[in-house]
Amino acid sequence: MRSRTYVEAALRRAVAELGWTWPEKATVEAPKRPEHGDLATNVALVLPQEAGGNPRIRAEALRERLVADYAPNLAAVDVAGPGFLNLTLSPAFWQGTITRVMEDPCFGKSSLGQGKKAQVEYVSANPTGPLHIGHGRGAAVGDSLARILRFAGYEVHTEYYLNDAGRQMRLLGLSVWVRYQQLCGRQLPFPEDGYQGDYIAHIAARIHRERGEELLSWDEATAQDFCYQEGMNEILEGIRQDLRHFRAEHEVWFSEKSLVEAGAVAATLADLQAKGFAYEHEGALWFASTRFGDDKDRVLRKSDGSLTYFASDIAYHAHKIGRGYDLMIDIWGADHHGYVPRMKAAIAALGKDPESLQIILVQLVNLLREGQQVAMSTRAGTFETLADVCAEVGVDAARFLFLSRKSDAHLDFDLEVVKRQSMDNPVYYVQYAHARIRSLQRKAREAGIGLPEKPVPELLALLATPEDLALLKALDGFGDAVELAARTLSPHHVSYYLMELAGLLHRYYTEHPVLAAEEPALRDARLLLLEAVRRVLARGLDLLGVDAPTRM
RNA sequence: GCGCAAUUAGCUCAGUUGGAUAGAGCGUUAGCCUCCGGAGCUAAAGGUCGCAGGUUCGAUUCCUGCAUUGCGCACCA
Repeated sequence: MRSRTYVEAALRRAVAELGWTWPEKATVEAPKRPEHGDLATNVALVLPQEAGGNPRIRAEALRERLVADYAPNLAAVDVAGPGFLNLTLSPAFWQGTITRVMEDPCFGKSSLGQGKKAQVEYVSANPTGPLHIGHGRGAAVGDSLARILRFAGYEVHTEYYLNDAGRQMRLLGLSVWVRYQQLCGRQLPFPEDGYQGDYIAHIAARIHRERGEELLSWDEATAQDFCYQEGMNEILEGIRQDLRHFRAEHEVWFSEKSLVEAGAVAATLADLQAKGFAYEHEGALWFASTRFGDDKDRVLRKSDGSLTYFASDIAYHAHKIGRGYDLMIDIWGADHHGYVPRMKAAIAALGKDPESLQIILVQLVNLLREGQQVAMSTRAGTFETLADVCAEVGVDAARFLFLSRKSDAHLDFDLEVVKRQSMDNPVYYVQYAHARIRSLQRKAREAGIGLPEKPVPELLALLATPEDLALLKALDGFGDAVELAARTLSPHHVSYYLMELAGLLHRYYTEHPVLAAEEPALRDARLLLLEAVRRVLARGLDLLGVDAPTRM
């Protein structure tokens, strides 16, 4: 059991024994200052007045209980300030962390999401062109979040919502079709709002290569539809490849078109109308989102009879609800934040708690090179696509950078800095810690030194320097870090945790020789400690989708 | 004009949802290579947490107002 859980259980028991009830506002947390002990609680401060006495007197009563009941694991219990209780755990408790890491293959896993189903929908970019760097950030956040939630006990599914119906898609078909005709020698103006990218021309050229001028003899609609299909398939294949390479693979690719063709959109609109949440006005069908806190009502079906994207988005989310998710997470570009209230309104109108939909807004990525902004034109060839950026800086560095900031904060992505292998770029710092341990273990093996069979207490008791205890406490905190990341849907907490653990490891490494330790027993104890650190580093990096290298 | 977010060290950013004397990295300065990987380590300097009020035992954190910046405000996607 990790320290926080252990101490909270002890406190709860003491509170109950004194005839009080545990207040919701009570917290148990690691204080900032080490002289305030390993864990501190405000429970005596937040107990209701009826408990009697003042906070300091209540704290004193709790202290006596704790000292009586938990003597061997508690080294000290102090009442401080207005009534804080500061608890210090004994070295033996911390040393036990190694046993917990070594014997539990899922060390740090939490039961936060036990029995709950969650879905993470991310990227979901329209297949009208290759993924760019901003999509990469969404991909890193979505994929890592899925890993973290899974580790926090949720049953998680990942999904890509494919907008393969509607205007953008027709425009893609048209763009390819016009390029194709130009290749055939027809003088045609390029549509004003068409897609300009080189990849459109490539697709047209491939069709021209494979089919010659055959399409010219087809009727316009068939040819354009063919161009659309070919174009989308090729672009989609590229997107799939980019995501696979980026280690962000979706389990389900959900087609908007399939939703429309199955009549799900019409059914959802009818449902909303039946509930009185949708109404006709000036020839259009409106959703009464103002009834759920939105600024204004929103159009579902335009007066020309066509559906808005919002209509199919609602139907899509109705479909998600139907699949029984307790938690639905959508990852959107921050420029869509104005869309959040209406989507939440839709969830409420569908009869589901709007809190079950969590929308993570991922801010824009500012791509730089040596501090200079890289032009984000739609032209290929500049370093703007996700694939190009990964080719230049590597997947690990890109992912770690994306995951070391809050999602909802602008991010400067300086290609030169991300390539630099220094503390500017902490991915190497963390990976180096892992590689260092591996290297040490290789050396040990070469010298015929193996890891001890079992982490027995007599061995672990040798780990008693401040550096030992700092590492042990950090290992103990892994579960808290993961739980925090899961609860706040913020993978960056895992990154920060790993940087801290790596820092402690590097310090330990320079401070305490392992293979050259004074005694074999001490050497063995340190080997155990480092292996425990290595496992946690590897697990943490895995939650970010970053490699834990054996050598660098 | 309305809405959403951001504002913390010279720079880039954390800050566990209200806790005690504010945290990292970079940069700067001063140190550490007979030693398991120096892609590393130690130490110092650096702060009115944008400003002003409020809520309470206690505020960087919550509320209100203001300022600056970014982004949204379609029968577009």
